[in-house]
Amino acid sequence: MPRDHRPAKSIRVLLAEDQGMMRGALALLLGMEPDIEVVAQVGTGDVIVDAALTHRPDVALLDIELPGMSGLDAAAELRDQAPDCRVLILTTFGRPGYLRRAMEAGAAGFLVKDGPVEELAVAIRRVLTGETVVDPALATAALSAGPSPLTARECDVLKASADGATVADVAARLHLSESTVRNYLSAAIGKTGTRNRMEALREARQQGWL
Amino acid sequence: MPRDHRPAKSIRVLLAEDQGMMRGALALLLGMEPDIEVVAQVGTGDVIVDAALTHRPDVALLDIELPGMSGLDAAAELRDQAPDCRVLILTTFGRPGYLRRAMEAGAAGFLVKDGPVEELAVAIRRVLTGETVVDPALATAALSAGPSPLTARECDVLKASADGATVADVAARLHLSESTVRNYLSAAIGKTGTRNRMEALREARQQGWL
DNA sequence: GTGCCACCCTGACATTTGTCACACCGAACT
DNA sequence: AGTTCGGTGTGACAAATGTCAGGGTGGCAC
Repeated sequence: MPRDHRPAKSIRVLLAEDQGMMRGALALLLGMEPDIEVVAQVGTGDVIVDAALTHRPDVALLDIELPGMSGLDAAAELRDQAPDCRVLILTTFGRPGYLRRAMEAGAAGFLVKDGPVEELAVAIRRVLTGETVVDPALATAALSAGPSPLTARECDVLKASADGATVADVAARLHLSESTVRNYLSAAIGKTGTRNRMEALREARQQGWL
Repeated sequence: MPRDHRPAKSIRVLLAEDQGMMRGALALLLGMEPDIEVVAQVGTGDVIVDAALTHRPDVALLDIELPGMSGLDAAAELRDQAPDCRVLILTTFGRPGYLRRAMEAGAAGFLVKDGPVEELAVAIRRVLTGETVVDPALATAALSAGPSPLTARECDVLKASADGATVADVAARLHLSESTVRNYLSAAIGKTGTRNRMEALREARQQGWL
């Protein structure tokens, strides 16, 4: 283990990302910054809080789509259990609903993976000063899009209908009548302005409403 | 532009990857290897061949899911137009059908993004010696799975049905009768052992048959 | 040639899906 | 109290989806 000299005050970072190569690459790059130290790497969402409690990072860099637990849910838990740890969300797509939910979960920043890598270290330093770092264009998009029009039940039914589950399957899993399931799907289709459950599902995902 | 001394014979690499942060991180890491030089970076599939012809890389590192043109199709074109350039496929999921099609397209290697980053430089050096680098477990899976049972037309209809396109839409786009479209979908459903178009789509994608 | 087989294409029918009108319940306001 | 309103749940009907039986064509073995 290389123990070369490092600055007295280095920023402790927790990295949560499921794709191994991405995780490794980011850890290496961040580790090269003189003032940043990656103290923990995890590949699933359900160990984020544990890792944060044991390694006490200053910043948690969280992907959203993770096995086990969503990065957004993990952010909300971190706010309660490790309030000193600032959360920086790093996600593949800048869905308006994702940004909205990230802010509601107490995130200090929101980055998309499309941007240049240099943004990353800059953003980490800025959230530590108390700044909130968000792409301005994305912020306005999230505001103008408004909150999700879908009710909780409609979300449940949509999520359960993913991957081709039939109405009977969904009804059984959620303990509802088939008519009810069809009705919720119809409502979701109407609210998304689409023509069938598949389009509704795509649109809801696109907006980050699930 | 830093022009520090570099070894006389450095490996010239073309990097095709749509996610900006991943692309930048990989380029930086590869650039640190003493014998590797990233001579071109692209974010869409349709410029891969052009970039290869102008920059003459020794190895092309291609993602599969790319806007514009699939990395697999680009690999096939590279075999014709730049036969000296060895192709190394780098993809998110190790779908058996992807591996099969990569080999049929003349790829020299197949890596999944889950693995450690260190694999990458090693793989690049190995494909240059003429070796074919593939994860053995994945190779046996691809062999045991057999080739795709779907006919060309069935693939077309499945792909056109993605994202909730209705039968009428597909029929119009492919200049077919609605009955025909339904029949192809039914065949695909039967061959995939699923119950509706959505499950068939998911399964076919999972296997890399599209 | 003849048969065989795979693929492409189509129409008629049963099943599933989407729409609509309506009943129930709790919260908020008058 | 009554009233309104949004979310929830349900059954009857129309429209889309999935299944089946079958016709047409071209390649290939015999």
